[in-house]
Parts: sequence; structure tokens; C-alpha cells
Amino acid sequence: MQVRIDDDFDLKKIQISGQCFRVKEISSGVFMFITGDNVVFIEEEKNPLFDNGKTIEVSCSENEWKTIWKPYFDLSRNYESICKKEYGKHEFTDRAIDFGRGLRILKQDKWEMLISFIISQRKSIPAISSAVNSLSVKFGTKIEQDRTVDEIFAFPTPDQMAKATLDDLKECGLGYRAPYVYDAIKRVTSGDIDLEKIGLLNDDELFEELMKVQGVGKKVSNCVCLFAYSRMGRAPVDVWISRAIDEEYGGVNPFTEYGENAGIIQQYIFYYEKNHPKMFAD
DNA sequence: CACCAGGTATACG
DNA sequence: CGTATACATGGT
Repeated sequence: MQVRIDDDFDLKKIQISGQCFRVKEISSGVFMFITGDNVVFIEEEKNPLFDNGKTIEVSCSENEWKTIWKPYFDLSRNYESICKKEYGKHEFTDRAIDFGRGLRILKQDKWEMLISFIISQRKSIPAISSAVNSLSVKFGTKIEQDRTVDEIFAFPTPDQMAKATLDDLKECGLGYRAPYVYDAIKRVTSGDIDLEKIGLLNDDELFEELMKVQGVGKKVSNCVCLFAYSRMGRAPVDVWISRAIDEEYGGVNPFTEYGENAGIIQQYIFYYEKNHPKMFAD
């Protein structure tokens, strides 16, 4: 099926943006995304017939696109106008926006994001990906599809992970984070934390609620708020953002100025810091 | 093959 | 309250 996109949208940038850990480019220009027990294959058309926006080819039905993937890619929000609105406040931010045009803040599965970002601490992005994949293969349900030779597994549900021992988790490369994930499993399967219900809370309350889980601090909580609950006002500060604040903003956190779009701006800055070519060594 | 990775909990002062 | 330190593994 073909879909018209009337806004900034770049699959390659999204893939390497560090917010999703299971996206694969299965062949040149064809990307596989997974959420819940859904898989989709997407290709950006090379010769768009229109001068604005672009057309993409998606493997799913129209209904699945509307209910799953359109929200996943946050396509009801216009990023072009957000960029325009926030442009001009800081020269460095403007540069990051220009460089990262096409990025989007994905609306991903809440449980998967909680576990993925607990795992993310002190790990490289490739290492996070492989750990998340290991959990999926070990505990998740196989998803039927015929586009890849590799078997694809859904990220395991809390109930599927409930049978995991600490050693099982360590076998997935979690290291010292295994007890943290173990705690998350217990809190969610016991009903102590209801990931759907806390979605009704305001940003600060949601942020605090997530931090009840062992191993979830400010940064991880903000990532879950942003990448699973679409709380665009949350701006996670990691080592890259912290470095940018020091070196580009004179040590003053710029995100308060971006208000409800702080998380989106954060993503452009993170992407720029990690991916822009450096002309000179420091 | 050392080195370091989208941090956090804990122990201090 | 702010600062220092340990932490388990894997990818490069």
C-alpha cells in the first residue's frame, strides 16, 4: 500500500536516532519496524510525484496503518511547523534542526521502552540492541512474516518475562541491570505499577511513578515519558546532551525555553551530537 | 585487546 | 543538598 507523508520523515535518521533498538534496514532503503506483535516493512519512494512531502510503500493494511503505524510515527503532529516555531532561539539548535530534519519522536510500546532504557545505562546503542533482541528471542512470541529469512520475535510481555530468573536475564547480556529488570517485572506483573493507567497522570506524576522502579532515574524515566508516552515536554539529559549544554549553551540548560517541544528539540540535538561530521578534532 | 558505553544507587561530607 | 565511586558485559 502507498501512503502520502506531508511532513518531515526520514527512515534512516529515525533508525539511527537512538530511540528505537530493533529497527533494521533489511535491504537498501527498506526498513523493518516492530511494535507489539506487529511488523511493518517501509520503503521511501525514490521519485516522488509531488514536489512537497513524499510517498512511502508500506507492507501493512490500511487499517493497521491507521491504528498502529501512523500513531507510532507520530504523523498527526507537524514537525515542520514545530521546527519553524522553535527556530531562531539558539544558533546551535538551528544547526541541529537543519541536520536532523526527518527525525520523529516514535510512540513505542510502554513496557518495551521501560525495559530497553533500563538496559541502556552505560551501554552502547549496538549493545542495547543486541540485549533487547536477546530478550525477544528468549521470551517473546514469534511473529509470522515472509519478508525476511530471519525469524522475528515480538518483545516479550511482562507475563512472558515473569518466568525469567536473574540468571536468565544475565544470559541476555544485562549484567548488573538484571536485578533492575527483575524489579520492573515484579512491579508490573503484581499490578503495583499499571503502565496504562499511569498514562493518565500529568508529566511530573508520570515521571515520578516510573522512578519507583529500581534502576530508573531521571534520564531513563524521561526517555520512557518521551518515547512511550509522547510527553514532548520531557528532555532526557544524557552524556551527549550534557556535553552539548556545556560546550554549546554555556552551561545553561536550553530546554526550558522550548517548553512543550523540549523533547523534540532534544532529539535533534542528540542526533546532531552523535552523527554530524566533525571537521576538526578537539 | 583495552576501552568505554543514551546512568543509577549508594556512601559519604 | 552536591560530589565520588562501583557496577557487569559486549561491540569496536
